[in-house]
Amino acid sequence: MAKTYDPKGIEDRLYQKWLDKKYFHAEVDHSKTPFTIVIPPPNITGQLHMGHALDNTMQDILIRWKRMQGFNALWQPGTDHASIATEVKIISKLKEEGIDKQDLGREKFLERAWEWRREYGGRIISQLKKLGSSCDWDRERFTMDEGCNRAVTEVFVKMHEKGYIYKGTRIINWCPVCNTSISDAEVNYEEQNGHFWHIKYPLIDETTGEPSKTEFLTFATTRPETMLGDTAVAIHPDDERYQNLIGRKVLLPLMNRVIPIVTDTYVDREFGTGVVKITPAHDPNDFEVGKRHDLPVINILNDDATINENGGKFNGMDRYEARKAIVTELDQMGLLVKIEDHVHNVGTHERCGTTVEPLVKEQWFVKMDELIKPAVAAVKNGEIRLVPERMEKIYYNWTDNIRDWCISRQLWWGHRIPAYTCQDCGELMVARSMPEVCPKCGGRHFEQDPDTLDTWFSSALWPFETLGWPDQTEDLKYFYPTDVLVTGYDIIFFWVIRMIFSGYEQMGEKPFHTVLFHGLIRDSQGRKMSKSLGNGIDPLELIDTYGADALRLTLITGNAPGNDMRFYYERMENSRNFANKVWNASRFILMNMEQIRERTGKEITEPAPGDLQPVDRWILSGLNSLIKEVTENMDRYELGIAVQKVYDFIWEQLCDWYIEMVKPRLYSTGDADAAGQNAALWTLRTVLTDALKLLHPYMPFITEEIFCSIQSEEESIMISSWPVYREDRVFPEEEKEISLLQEAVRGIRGVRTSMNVAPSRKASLIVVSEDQALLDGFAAGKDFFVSLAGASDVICRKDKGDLGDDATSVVIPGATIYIPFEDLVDTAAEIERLEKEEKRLEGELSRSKGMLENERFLSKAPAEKVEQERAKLEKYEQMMEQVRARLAQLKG
RNA sequence: GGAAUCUUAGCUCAGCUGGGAGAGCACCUGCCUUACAAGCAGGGGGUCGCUGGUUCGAGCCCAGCAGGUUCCACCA
Repeated sequence: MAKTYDPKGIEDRLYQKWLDKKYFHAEVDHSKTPFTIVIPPPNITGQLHMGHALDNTMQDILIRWKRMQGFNALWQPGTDHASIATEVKIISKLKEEGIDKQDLGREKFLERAWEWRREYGGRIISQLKKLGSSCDWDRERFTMDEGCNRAVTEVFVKMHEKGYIYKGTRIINWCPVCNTSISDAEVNYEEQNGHFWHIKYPLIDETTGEPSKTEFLTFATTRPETMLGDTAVAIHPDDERYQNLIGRKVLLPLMNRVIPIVTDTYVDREFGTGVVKITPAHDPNDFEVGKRHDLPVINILNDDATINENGGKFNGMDRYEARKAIVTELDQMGLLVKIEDHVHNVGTHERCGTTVEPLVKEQWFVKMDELIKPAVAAVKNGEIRLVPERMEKIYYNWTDNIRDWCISRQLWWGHRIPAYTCQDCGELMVARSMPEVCPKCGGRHFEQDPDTLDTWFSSALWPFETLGWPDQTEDLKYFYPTDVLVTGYDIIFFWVIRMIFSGYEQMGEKPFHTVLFHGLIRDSQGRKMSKSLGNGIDPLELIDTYGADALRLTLITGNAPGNDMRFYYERMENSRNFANKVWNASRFILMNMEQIRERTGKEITEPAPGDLQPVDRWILSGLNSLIKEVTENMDRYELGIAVQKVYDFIWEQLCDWYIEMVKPRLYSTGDADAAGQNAALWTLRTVLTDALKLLHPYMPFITEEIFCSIQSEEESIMISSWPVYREDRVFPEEEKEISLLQEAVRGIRGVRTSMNVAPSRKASLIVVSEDQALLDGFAAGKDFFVSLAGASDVICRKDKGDLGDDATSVVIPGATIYIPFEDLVDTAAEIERLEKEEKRLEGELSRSKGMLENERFLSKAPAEKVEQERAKLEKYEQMMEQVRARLAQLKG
């Protein structure tokens, strides 16, 4: 075994072994309980980033853990066609070749897209494998494979039949660069510095019908170009300032259109001048006002956000050019009152950052009000649990304000909408396939709707479409509903909610019982990792340098569910160091097993209970508690806490204490020690094996590698069983005894350091106590003091005898340990040190006494706590007595 | 405008149902002790943002305040 752990080579070899052995594969098995996770399907355009690494590490931890617990664990993998993301990439690739999307045509474009998918779609999958993900790759799916296509069509048709899907002309968000409508969830609001243009429209003189030269109505706008589409001006019905204007009209300058003044309570009297221009075609609120007042809707924009023929002479201008030109003209006409600086939120497309334009178009929508009800109820009644709980607020915030979901996209890469128009009579039909005959006119020519569906429409079906739906497969019956969904809180609206209502609507049942959220990985300065900042860290590079196990450990430790975390290379180093620590502890055990085997010619066997020494029982007891705690933490999805406990146990209890304490036993060569050595090695192997099992979900590779060397008869840690808590491994006496020895060792080491005793200088220890059992324990633990505390000898006795000023001393509960350092002892320093200890104990005593003398504490605190406190008090009193006795001796 | 969340050691963060403040890194001292210098031993360092309240007892619960982050809505 190498002195330093090197993950290179090992990881790929073991992953291949797992694949070969089909450990990741799950089949329906009614003798076992299923545990299922569906992967959030990564985009085929994607490269593994830190978010994926975290997300998939968490899923792998849960899956490996449940698999070890005996569940039939299925981690269902797959990828997402990522409609718009992929289309954008392909367009830009075509551009490099000098090809325009429209010129290429739909069919050829789709060929290119599938080509892209073949070429790059598998990339992220191979990257997930590098991470150690134990997905059932035999079941890999794609949101645009045959089955998913059928599922999408089926859902569309069924929901259309039920009236949940409808086609309507409504105001939607339009991205002029991607040339498609987008849903509300795809719009990000960015604060931008803009202007507030105060403009006035002339009132129409009631008598002459001509625009007044003296009466104007002033308002402010942030988007002056939209005035081209104004069809009214609105005031609040109760606004006293404008009562005289009710029923009058104004002239829309530049367009020379006479438009009415309407009254609507939507207008905020306090804001601006209390007057709002109404552009129903380009503002969601105005659209509503327009509907209430039956105003015309004038669309002034082309799809590329240039002004269209409804914009008069501004026809053809870009929206921002037009804005400039319009302001200039208004100014020349004397209608521009003033320009103010104004900070406002501008809607941008989350994919490309372009400012979106709200505009009126005919699109397909999903009616949400009914569908959302079971999804809300499920979280309310606990059928679906969100971890951490606070995510529920974010969830309800969305569900309470739900709006219909615009699902049609003017894109080519995606599921084409199964709607067909009869070319003869214009009848629109939604069907599972292209109709043969028009039921209305008998026509035989149809055209399919050119639009595709929002990419999230298919992802919403992911938990059941991947298991075979719409067919009632055995897989579906057995594995659905799935168990836990692991994802980032940033896609609650896009994905989580939509899967939940889709599950209830299509399956009549929840898609999963728990959603485990994680946060974002940020850079060391707390910024989001992004391409534009160039601060992204490539997980593959980290795997290459530090190993997948180290990356996984780093991502999980010290992180609570749903919290963002910062990434530091130092933490990677620490994780790698831990891997190395585990490696070396194992190396130690293996080497010693080998040596003993060579010397005795015997294998390690389970020792008779009497052969186990106190320290063996101590570590077994510690391991036992660890098993219990770690399992409980994992049951609560506290993965960071769980792995931290394993880490501490291995490093501190196992390595720093147990291995060190057991060395003298292993190194002694007398024949009489054989049973003890067997006990030590058996204990080491048992403890290490179980600790490795607890660690395996977090660090699968190194644990497998060591497990197979240490448990040569077993095939893989992956399919070994998760350790369980055992009543017969609880040893409170030994825990107490060993912790007292540890306290003594720590005390002696501390004294030696403060006195600058060279490590090479050994000294005998005289342990003085009236407690015979304690003395026996120390006598038995003599070797520990020899190897751990620089002792040359340990003398245990009840009487202090003539130990004088030429010794230093350490006080532990129940005993005083004298160390004769003759020449080194500085009585004054010794007194000072003891007085410090006295002071510390005084503090403890007063705190403890204060509590125990408080009658309300005694009557109200749980009996257990009172008892604990009494024990502490007793201990401190005992120590105080010893310290004072020693002080008196030194001073007197 | 509404909401969530955070404020704990120099830095980054844990701290589970309230019961003697923790980790990693950094820093100081001493050690190549035959598993590991990616290590071992010892050490310094915190009024747990501020102010009140509840409680026998508050880092933890409640209220208010200050500062940071995020989400949602959006006022034209």
